[in-house]
Amino acid sequence: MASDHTRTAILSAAEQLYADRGFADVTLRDIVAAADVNLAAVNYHFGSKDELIAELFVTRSLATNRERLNELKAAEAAGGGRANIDSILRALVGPTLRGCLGPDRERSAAARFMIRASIESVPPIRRIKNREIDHLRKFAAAMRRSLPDCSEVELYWGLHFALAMAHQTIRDSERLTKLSEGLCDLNDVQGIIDRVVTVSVMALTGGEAQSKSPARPVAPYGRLTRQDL
Amino acid sequence: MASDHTRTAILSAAEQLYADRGFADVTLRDIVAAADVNLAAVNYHFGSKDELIAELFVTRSLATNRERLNELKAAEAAGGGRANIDSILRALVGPTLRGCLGPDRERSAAARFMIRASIESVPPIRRIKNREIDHLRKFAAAMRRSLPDCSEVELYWGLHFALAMAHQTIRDSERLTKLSEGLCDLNDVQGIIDRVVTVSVMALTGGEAQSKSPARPVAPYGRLTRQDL
DNA sequence: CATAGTTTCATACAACTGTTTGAAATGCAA
DNA sequence: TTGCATTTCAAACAGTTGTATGAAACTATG
Repeated sequence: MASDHTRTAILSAAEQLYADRGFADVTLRDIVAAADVNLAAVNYHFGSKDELIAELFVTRSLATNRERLNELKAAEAAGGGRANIDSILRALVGPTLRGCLGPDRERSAAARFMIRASIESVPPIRRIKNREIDHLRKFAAAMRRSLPDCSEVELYWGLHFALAMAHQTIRDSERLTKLSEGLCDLNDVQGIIDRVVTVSVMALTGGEAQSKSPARPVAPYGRLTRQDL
Repeated sequence: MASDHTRTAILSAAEQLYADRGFADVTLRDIVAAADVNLAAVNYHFGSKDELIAELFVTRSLATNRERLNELKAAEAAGGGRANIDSILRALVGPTLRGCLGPDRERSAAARFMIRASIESVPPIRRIKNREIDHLRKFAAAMRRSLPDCSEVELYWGLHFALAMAHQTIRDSERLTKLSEGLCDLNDVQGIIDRVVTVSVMALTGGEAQSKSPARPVAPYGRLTRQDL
């Protein structure tokens, strides 16, 4: 095996290109040109283009999920087994947002690739993606423990909206910048995370609990959310 | 010109296919097969594949914007020139949500096509899409009139989050259904609109004003939103 | 009917796609 | 060094893509 220089060069070139231009208009020839390797190397090392994409996705997917779960566990440990809803949501959206936005965008290809993958539904990824449901279920369970009086339906909608705001902010950051003429600062990642989490918490608790700062947890339970809607 | 049966057959077949399968893996041959016309008809009637896509997008874009603006104007007229924030947001997200979700999903290809177009950034569409900014600015202006004490930044973030929740709900309705095991009812379009609007209003007003029903407007102004975040 | 203009059609084209091939180069153990 | 396995390479492959062509079919006007 020697050094898998070629392998890793292909992987990182592919990730970069897919992240920047999407799956549709990136060819194997683009990838090998960027990686400065021979065209046949892709099939030699990965078997096929689809397997290359799958490997890329699986690797990053596991890493993101691990990062999220680490934050979740840390939060639950700090809360004596029951994390507050604020920190749960922060663990959910933080890793991806930090990876994609902010001034240190150079190493963000990984996160941007994952966003692409979550949008453009290319066959090799579609087959793998069902596992994400199980991953999200862990967060749903943590949220349930954190907000025992919150109805199941509200819980899932809150989770859904949190991800929606986080992902769309990454995906369409350009539009928001243009629309607000630069007013909305997309380099302030922490501010964005705070914003997404705050709104999500309001969605979950019906606006009664407001978490203004990450340091100030909302009351972990007792918030009735049967707000009729 | 006779009857542009062929033209319209191509347009609607293309829209349907693009909406269902995305731009990446739909070929002209797929389209003409679905439309039951000759392959050369596309280039004869539209000039090129890109021009076909562009025409599709422009047509639908204008229609959606018109629908939104009609609702907005109706709301402003009803409010004596200043609509409440609730109905503004409803005009913004309602048309697309109603078009994409719900039980009458058969004629939803138009709206689903627009969602695709807003995600998969294919060249002919990218060139046109800048106009949408101007369209959204009208909603930003209406929101500003409705919430004069709301800071500009909060306003844009609120607008952004509203669109984020609406679009992601359409885009990833399948995941939400699976995750919630059917608990979240995606056929209840009105309920979804209420939900998105309510959360957006909370995001804009800091959770003080809660709009539970479309009939009950929130106070049009006087809500300070400098909530530090 | 005849004719001019429009529209359809089968077919071909050139460009590009992912993949394969077999030989050349390389690395490493004996 | 020799010998063997791994890795790289240029070239070619078969399939698909969007587009172009020129003849045929159609439509409507005179």
